Parts: sequence; structure tokens; C-alpha cells
Amino acid sequence: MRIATWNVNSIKQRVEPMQQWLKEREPDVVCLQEIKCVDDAFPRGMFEDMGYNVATHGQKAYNGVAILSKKPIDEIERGLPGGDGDDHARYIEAVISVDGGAVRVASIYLPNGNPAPGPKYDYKLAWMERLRAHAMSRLALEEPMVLAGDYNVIPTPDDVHDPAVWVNDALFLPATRAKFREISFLGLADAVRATSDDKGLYTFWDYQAGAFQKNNGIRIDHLMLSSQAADKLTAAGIDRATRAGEKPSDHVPVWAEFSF
DNA sequence: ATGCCTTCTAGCAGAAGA
Repeated sequence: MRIATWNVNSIKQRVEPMQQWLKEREPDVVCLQEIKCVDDAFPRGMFEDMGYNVATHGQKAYNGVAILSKKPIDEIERGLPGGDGDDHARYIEAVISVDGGAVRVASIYLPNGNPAPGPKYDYKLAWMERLRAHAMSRLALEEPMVLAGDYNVIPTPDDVHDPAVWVNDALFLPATRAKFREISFLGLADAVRATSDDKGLYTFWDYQAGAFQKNNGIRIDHLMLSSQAADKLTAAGIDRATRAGEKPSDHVPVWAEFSF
């Protein structure tokens, strides 16, 4: 089974690139972020025609997440627990049936947090603590689980072209990285880093100043695996070619393949 | 030192993104 994540930066603007990529990569499950539309405006029929079931958690103009799956989607939960008054659509979780079992999958759009310090950064750190608490409770189920999405976290200096430029950014501040390590150390493996030590592996390049052409990027989209999923990991990759196509998102898909 | 680019809504400019 192949599970992918992609921050599409508006689903309506990405219909053609998505169709092309789905045909080429043939993922079984896709976690989408920044769909930037309400549930009723999601182009559900297009994906159903391509053989996918669709679960969305949309929002007008901003944010919005979704899960596509060729296998049935069960136990859909929208929103991350603990957000008193948090109306951002940034989290959707579901259980996907696989041969002889199931895998729990979440599509995550973690807050950007800039400018830092400030209320947006406070919201980011609070959201990360909610994610940590929820991940801990889910890990107690001891089942295959993939928490995939745009974490808006650069985990290490090896995950950014020019670390010095990012030292005061909410994506790279020590407190951000420390919180991400806290989540990782619960027992979640980064699929890309489980399979490669290469530098220069990025998932986002700014639209401005020719960032992609210079490979001036950052690695912020991650698939985090429970040990029961990591044990079945056979490959992982980043589809950077989508960034060179027509009307690209500023993020590219990241995927992991499993023997289940 | 600043904008660079793309998206959204609203309404022909401003916010947000990372």
C-alpha cells in the first residue's frame, strides 16, 4: 500500500496537476492539506471517478484537509481533540481497511506560526501539544498508523538549504523543533529519514525569487509512522518533479510504501 | 532593507502563506 501526503495550496487550482500525479504515482491513500474550500465545493466527483473514496474537513478560503482512499474509509474524525474554540480545519483522521487488517491515517495541517513570537506562534505550540497528547493516546492502540501532512516544521539543519536564514522563523525555532522531537520520541518514525540520510531533500520551495531553480527549499511535509507501520515500510520518496510542472503547488507530494 | 509569487475574498486592495 502506498500512502502519500500533499499540500495542494487550493484544490480548485490543482485539479489537472493532481489528476496527472495520481495516474503516475497511483497512491492508495492521499492526505491533502490546504484544500481552501468548504466540503460542498470539493471536487469530489473527479476523485470518485478515479476510484477514490473521499473524506473532507473543509473551511472557507483557508486551511482545509482531506483523505482520499481506494479502500473504504471508516471511523472518520474531524478536528484535533482539545481545541476549545479552535475553528481551523487542520485535522482529519480515519481508519482505512487493508488486507487482513487496517491502518489509521491522519491528514495534518499544522499551523505556520509566524510571526514569532506572538499569538500565532502561541497557537502553533499549543496545537503541537494537542497533537502530542492525541498521538500518545492513539499509539497506545498499538496499531499501524500514519500521521501525514504539512507539519510546518524543519526538523534539523539538514532539512533546509540555508539554515541561517531561518533561525528566527516559526518553522525552525528551537522551541518548534523541540516540540517536534517530543512528538517523534513518543515512537513515531519519519518515513523519509527512515530510508535516506541525503541532504537537499525538500518538500517546499517558495514561489518567489526562483527558489525552486536554486533548490532553495525546506523539508516540512512528513509521514510519521507508528512502529507497527514502520515495521512494514518498504520505500519512501518525494515527488519533486510536480514542482516543475504547470501551475504547481509550492509543496510537492511525499509518499511511503508498505508491505500491508 | 524590501519585495519577489500565489491564493483567497471582496470588489479593483489586503491578508496569509512559509
